[in-house]
Amino acid sequence: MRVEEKSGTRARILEACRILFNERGPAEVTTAEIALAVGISEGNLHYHFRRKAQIVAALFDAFEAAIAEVASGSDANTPLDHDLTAWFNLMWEWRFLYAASVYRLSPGLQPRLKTISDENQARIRARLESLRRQGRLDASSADIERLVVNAWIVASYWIDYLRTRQGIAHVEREHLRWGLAQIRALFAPYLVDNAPARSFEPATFGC
Amino acid sequence: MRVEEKSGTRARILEACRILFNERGPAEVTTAEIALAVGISEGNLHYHFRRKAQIVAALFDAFEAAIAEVASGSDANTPLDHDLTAWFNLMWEWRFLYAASVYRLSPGLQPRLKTISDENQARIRARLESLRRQGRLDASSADIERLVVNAWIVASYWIDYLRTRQGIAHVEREHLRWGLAQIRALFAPYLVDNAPARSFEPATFGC
DNA sequence: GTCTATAATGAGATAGAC
DNA sequence: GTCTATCTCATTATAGAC
Repeated sequence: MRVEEKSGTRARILEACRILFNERGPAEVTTAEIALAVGISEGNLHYHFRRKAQIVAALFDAFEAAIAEVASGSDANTPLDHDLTAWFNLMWEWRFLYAASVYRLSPGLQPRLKTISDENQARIRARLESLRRQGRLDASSADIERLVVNAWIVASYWIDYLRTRQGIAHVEREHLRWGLAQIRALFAPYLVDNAPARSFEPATFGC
Repeated sequence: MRVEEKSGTRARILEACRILFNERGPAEVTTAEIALAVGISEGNLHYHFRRKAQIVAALFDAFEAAIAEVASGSDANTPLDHDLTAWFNLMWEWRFLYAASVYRLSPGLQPRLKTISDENQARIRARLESLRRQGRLDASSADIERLVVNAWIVASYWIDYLRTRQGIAHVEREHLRWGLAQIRALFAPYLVDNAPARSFEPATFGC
């Protein structure tokens, strides 16, 4: 196992970018700013990543890996809310990847985002169909289809909504609670459980 | 009544920009491109609008005026679906104003967008509360609150969703039908009516 | 691997002639 | 009002020394 980089500069660049991009989006962050944040020169930055789009691509790789990990940690027995919380925490860390502007900068990533979206929607759909068969969800397949898509839309865009429509300049981690509540509200009317609070209870935000 | 401009160039610029911006967003459209589309020189474009942000601001004025017009054409007796359709048609014509990037270019417009959002959400909320009092809607005030926000989010972002998550490169006017159906699905479970199709029926998309 | 210095882009903005 | 030509500026990209 060879040590390929002594300094770990590459990793530091990526982590700095993840944070900066989450704050303002890749298009709004200049390479000069990135270099400054990492504490290296622009020339050195260019040595590690020839183009800004390459940084975004590398971050997207990490995003996909993180998704695979969360997905592997959940099955049909995992409580719905535990799942939801895990996904929301993940999304939070990579929220910059949910903005359309990213995919104008790096069009090649768009099919991969679509794949992620397709696979996870399928996962949720299967989960809901299963609940339906258990009699815990009162919804037709058509209802479920619309529901999954609406949940996906709200989950993808609630941060932008808070920023532009509620005037919250800096959406913070605490707002996750708000976002989760919006998602829960989508499912609530279909839940048969007379104790819906049961399936959707104590959300803890780790890390 | 003085004739202030013979040629109507200003109006042509605005209309060309509305269309171009709807396709790709103001940040992606260069001034050179605008001038070309209108069939004038960049210098002349600059004579009419010194900065691109001024074009966006002028378009926002027109947007506000259009909203006021639609709002004035609806009251508590207007069928819900007629209202929804009118709003969707309006949104479609000004859809570029629903992207966050616009408000990075022209931050001054953001409070005005918030006002629009606040006022119209209040309108919808009042409408739903009224339905509830009539016994036609089975939802608590808290439900209504969540519902209105979710509807607003879906209405604001469904186009971007279709583009980036469904891979539909060119979202067309026909997709309005799809968007409307998603919104209806949000309200459906709360409607008491045994004929919910009634309140939400024939949607015609006028030009 | 890292730096300094410089080139190459591309966009918006502007001056001045017609 | 409209054009052509030019300027400024921010940003990305690159070369070459250490």
